[in-house]
Amino acid sequence: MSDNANSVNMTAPSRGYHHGDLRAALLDAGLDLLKSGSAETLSLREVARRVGVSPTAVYRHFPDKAALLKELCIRGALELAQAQAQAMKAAGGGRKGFAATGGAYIRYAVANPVLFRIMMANMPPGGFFSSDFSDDQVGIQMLRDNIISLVPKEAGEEGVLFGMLMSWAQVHGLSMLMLDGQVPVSEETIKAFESSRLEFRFVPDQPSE
Amino acid sequence: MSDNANSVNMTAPSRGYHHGDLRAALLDAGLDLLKSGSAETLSLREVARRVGVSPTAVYRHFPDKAALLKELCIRGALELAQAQAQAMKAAGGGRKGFAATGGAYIRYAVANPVLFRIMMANMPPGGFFSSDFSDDQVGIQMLRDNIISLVPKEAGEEGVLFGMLMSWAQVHGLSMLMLDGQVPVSEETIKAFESSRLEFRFVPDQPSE
DNA sequence: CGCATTATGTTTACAGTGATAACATGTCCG
DNA sequence: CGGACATGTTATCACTGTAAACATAATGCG
Repeated sequence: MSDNANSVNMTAPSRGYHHGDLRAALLDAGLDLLKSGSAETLSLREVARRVGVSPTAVYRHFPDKAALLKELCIRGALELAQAQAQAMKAAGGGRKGFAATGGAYIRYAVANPVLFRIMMANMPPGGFFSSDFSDDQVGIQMLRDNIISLVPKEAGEEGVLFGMLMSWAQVHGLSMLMLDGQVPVSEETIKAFESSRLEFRFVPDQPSE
Repeated sequence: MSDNANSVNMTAPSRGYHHGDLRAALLDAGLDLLKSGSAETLSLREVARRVGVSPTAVYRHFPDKAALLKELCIRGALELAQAQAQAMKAAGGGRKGFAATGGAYIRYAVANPVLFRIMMANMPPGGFFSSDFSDDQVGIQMLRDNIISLVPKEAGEEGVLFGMLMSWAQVHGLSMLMLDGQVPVSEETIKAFESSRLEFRFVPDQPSE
């Protein structure tokens, strides 16, 4: 593009042809678009446009759209984990802290609907458990620690895993139902959730009632 | 889906135009495609191709793609409700029956991944609660009845609603996590869920621990 | 320093999509 | 019978992801 009227270069050393750090810029723009939530589907071309580069420039840095998306997922997951960690700290840890991480999860989801949905749908298999971003205190580890401290000791490792699964499913389900418009998004509901305690226990096979 | 395949409406209007009853055929093809799960995104053109009509013929029966999707959602929701009702009956009602409806929900989701995801994402606002398909015993009503019988009487209407929400969120979250590959799809896990009982209760605002 | 190699960005092109408009045809009803 | 209307088709457009060929900047080696 020779017409440089609308140079969107944010980085100072944006000498014409070579954009300082296109890869990072693309990721930023992508995340930004997903957060704006405007377009249900972010397109490579839109991202490129945003950065001020030709549509196919993206392919010098990402093999395809899925690859870009995958990285954005990880970014989102990190952000989410941060929000949870912060909520935990703000609530002073303990059981209340744990509930707060759940609330943070839901709030993050409804605050970033497009991102969150794409995030979950494009997370690499086993994503949250993967080591891609386990460098820091990340949601899953936090969840694990919390569950361990909440589940009766005799439940064993299996019980811990089941507890993690159920807790996660709980907040995730609530988040998705809100995102999908099946349940009204209401801070009140989130608060109610936070101050509710759920317990689950195996019940031996027995006649109902 | 059987009501229109072989037994043509005895009512006159199904006189052969060009395709007999394109609208129904399109819906069938659409549902079929979503169930095959092959293509992540079913396209109007593909549906049309499947039925053997020109791409734009669809627009004589649906204003746009979203409209087609919406109807497919409702079909899926009905199917899901049927599966749940059947599971309930098979389990002999009661608490076990209720758990079975949860299992049926999850199993339907993992058995129809594409359909289920699109179903939830495109369900009209408040979809499951809408009267669009409340003609029969549908999931939500069943859920409500079950919750009412399981929640302590003093919880009141609000407690019932909250219970419904939490139960739904639980199975929905588990389903989505499996669909998204965050949790391995395993019949064992589903069974474990079915034989677990979850309880939730409000805890008054109190110092943690 | 000069030049070849490589990294990066551009242009061009293609197949596929949802959608609109103009057209063609079949069906029905007065 | 003949027009009115419902249904299906043929262009056509704007948009998408992606590949191939090309152009330019940065880099390294003689």
